[in-house]
Amino acid sequence: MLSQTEENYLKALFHLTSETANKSETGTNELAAALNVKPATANDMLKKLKEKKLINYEKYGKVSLTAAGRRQAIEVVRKHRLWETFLYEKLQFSWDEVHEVAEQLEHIYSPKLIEQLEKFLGYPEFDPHGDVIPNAKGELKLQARKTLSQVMVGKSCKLVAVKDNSASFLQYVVKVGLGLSSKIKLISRQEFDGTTEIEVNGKKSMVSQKFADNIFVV
Amino acid sequence: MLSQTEENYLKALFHLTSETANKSETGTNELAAALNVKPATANDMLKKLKEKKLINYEKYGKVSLTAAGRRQAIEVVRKHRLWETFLYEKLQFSWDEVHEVAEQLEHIYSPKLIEQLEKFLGYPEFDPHGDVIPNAKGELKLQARKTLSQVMVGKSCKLVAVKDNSASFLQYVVKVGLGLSSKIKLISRQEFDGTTEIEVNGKKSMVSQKFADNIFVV
DNA sequence: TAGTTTTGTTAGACTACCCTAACTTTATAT
DNA sequence: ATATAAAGTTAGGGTAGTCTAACAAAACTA
Ligand SMILES: [Mn+2]
Ligand SMILES: [Mn+2]
Ligand SMILES: [Mn+2]
Ligand SMILES: [Mn+2]
Repeated sequence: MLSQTEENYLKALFHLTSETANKSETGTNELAAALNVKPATANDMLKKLKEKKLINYEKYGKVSLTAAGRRQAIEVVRKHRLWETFLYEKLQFSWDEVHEVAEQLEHIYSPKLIEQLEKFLGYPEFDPHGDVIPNAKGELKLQARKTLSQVMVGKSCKLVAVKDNSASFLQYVVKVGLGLSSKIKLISRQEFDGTTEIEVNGKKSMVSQKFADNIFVV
Repeated sequence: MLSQTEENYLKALFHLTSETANKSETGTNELAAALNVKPATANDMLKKLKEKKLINYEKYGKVSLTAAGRRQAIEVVRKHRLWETFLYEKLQFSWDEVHEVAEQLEHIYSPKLIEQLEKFLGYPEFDPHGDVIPNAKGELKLQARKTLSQVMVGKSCKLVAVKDNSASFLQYVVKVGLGLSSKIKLISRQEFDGTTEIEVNGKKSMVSQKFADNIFVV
């Protein structure tokens, strides 16, 4: 069985090399940054994960998950998202509170627990942030979606998910009047820095490029 | 914040020095045995816990929890029993399956989670094994109860809790036809080894002294 | 193409938790 | 009261995961 730490590294690799990130491999420094450790530390773990055949990696080369590594990573993501859904749906947590606790709960080992939890929640498809919950087989349908920053001025779209899961970002999203399924109209965008004016429920707001990069819409 | 390991040591100390155990202090070897580690390992931790003022301990002396240590231990017990109740009541776990998973869940840190979980469960008083769930203040009402081995021949009693929480014991209990609230009649007891004949729902069974020591009744 | 910057690796050290083997202290039993 | 047994401690060592500092390779840039 994998340690919590190993699971966290695999999950980080999954997020850094997924469709969402638009690339299929990453590097030591990026991985280290994602996990808030130093590159030397990440390097040690890369050797270990390679030894366990969970990643593809050669000294000074790029890093990617093997099929086995991806399978393990997806299991962690599945547990994370099911727990977030539980906290949100059953325990009245707000969507900016669920992530932190799910970071702990995702490491609980018990196949029966996850199976029963999923059943208890009614086999949910999405977590509170709009992300797809992988099924028990590790299958994960990818969503056709783009970021708010990719939407053209004048067009309208619907918020389907958020990229960043931090409480500070999510609270900001709420403050702007947004939530899952919000309808957003693009009023204007500055060429210079990508600052965008949007309209939500008749209310206009200015949001940064960075903000728009973290909002997924269809 | 305490590590999982420290929490496990405090919880073990709590169980070894509680009313149920009929003593208020314990020793290095007993503690080590309870945690499946060697005495040398337990000794290291005793020094550490003393340093943190969570236990009363002097070299070669007996060990007991300080008020602060007891408070922490009870919090772990509270979480353990609430999670067991959740698994049993909401996720269709059987009473012999809950303990193992609760051993992991009891270490999740989130005051809001426990508060909401308790509310979600309807502020339960007892866990699936009949043990009292401490309240949020760390208060824990002690139960007037004795073991089946203390009941006199000819008397009847009601099963209110089990001492051992292992799957093997609990499955055995079920096999004998027992569960929480079962009415038990004491038919006979051998002087020699304490083997006892009991009657449950008209069905007679022979149980060992050890078995009877692990059944709490009123 | 030759710096220079970025990225990645290695060596050595630290903490937490665990072990074995040897030792010391305390308790028990003649 | 002494010998033996039981309980407890210490010394030294291992692994996992982290760090800093020094170094090596690759990528970029002028
Ligand atoms: Mn999350
Ligand atoms: Mn999420
Ligand atoms: Mn239990
Ligand atoms: Mn219990």
